[in-house]
Amino acid sequence: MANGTSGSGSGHRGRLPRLSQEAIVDAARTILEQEGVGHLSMRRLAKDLDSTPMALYHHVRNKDELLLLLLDERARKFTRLALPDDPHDRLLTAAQALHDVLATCPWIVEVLASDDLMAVSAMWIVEDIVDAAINCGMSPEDAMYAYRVIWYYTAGQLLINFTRDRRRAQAGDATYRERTFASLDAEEFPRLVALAERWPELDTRDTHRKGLEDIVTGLIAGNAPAG
Amino acid sequence: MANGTSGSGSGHRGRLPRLSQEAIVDAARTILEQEGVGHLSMRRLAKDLDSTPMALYHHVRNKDELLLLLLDERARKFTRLALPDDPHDRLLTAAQALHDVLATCPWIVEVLASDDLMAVSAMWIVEDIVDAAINCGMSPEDAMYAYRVIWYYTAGQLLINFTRDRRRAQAGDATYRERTFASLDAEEFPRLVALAERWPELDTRDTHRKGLEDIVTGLIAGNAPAG
DNA sequence: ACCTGAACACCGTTCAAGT
DNA sequence: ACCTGAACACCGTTCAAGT
Repeated sequence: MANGTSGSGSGHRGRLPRLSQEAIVDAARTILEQEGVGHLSMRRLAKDLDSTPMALYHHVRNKDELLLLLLDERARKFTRLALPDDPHDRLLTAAQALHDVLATCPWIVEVLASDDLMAVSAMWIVEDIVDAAINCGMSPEDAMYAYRVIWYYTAGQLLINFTRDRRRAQAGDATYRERTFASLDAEEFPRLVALAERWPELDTRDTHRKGLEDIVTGLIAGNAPAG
Repeated sequence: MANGTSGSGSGHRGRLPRLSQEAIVDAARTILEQEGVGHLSMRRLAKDLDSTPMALYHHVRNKDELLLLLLDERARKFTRLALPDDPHDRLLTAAQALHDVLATCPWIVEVLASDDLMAVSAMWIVEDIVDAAINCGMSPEDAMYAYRVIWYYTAGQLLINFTRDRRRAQAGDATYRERTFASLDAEEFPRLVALAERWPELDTRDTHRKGLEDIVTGLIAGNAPAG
């Protein structure tokens, strides 16, 4: 009764809301999955929803908030796993989860670039990593620092590999990297020229875990007193 | 005489070239240094040069090539340093050089995202890192992998810190990270809540070298047989 | 409250001309 | 060869109205 309806019986003053935050996020996810982040724009989204660009701004603050909502939705789908007891393995497994959640969304690069932490629903990953680091014998400050090292490595790996994939998908010609390698002088760059053919075949996604393993080993060696 | 001048004595057929690749790169660098990469556009560049957007395309292939030219110019200014003899220190110093060259240009983020290697004039950095890793006892393949781990860490650190700085410069209000931290539940996230105040004061730029040290230690432990 | 149309202030790039 | 003007196909966001 406090909400003063106007006698029409519909229960609200204005017109029936056609749009909702949920509908906008759904439409955005569809574009992301089918066409990539390059095709996601407020105007395109409005078109898909048979609406106007401005109508969207009644439901999301701006485009950044929309991307954050999408990341949040994704992170909510990952359930928090039980971590192993061994300190080293525990930190490694927690760090791997960070990568695994983000690796499912190539559009993450744009969000990575927009803030240095994650959506609220992914915060358990950060908590797990910091906790696992403390469990290794690190001080809280060193654990925070260990998280940052892991985060930078993961963000860099995602940035570079997703961007490469995107480039490859749209440009058929040789990448700049390939052109660069072809022009190298064997006298000046003996190591790189010797590795030139093998360079591309090393798939970085397979080696991500090995990198994490070595980083975790180094972090524990450098920051946890005993073992 | 082969160049068939047309009697006017000026030595070329068309009008005097007003623009040059060098002049374009110079103007771009000025915008980059004084206003940031967000203000660099082909149209803005044309305006600064009292020209038209299209005139630029006679001197650079596109905007990506322009950014690459800028990175190349920057890398050329760094002279290749003598590296220490100790294998661990050698790899660390070579890896530090990668960071130091890139850290001088905040606009690098856009270039990072556009390819997974560097401008030709920065290739000595990659050569040095791979060579230092082999010098630690790694196989060429493992050295290539070690370079990648170092590169991902460095790229991620630059991406996240430069982006944060940019955000802070333009938006006076609390960042998303600060808002996220403020909303955390102490029961669910004990580690993060305990670290909440100390989180921002840890300057990541100071800790980059320590991170490299630990990563190098881990890489050597995991990939070089003896010591 | 929710939505629209028009506008502001931009982008990178291409095409067809001009000298 | 070098440059221009106009156009194509877009952006995110704001303002002032409409129902």
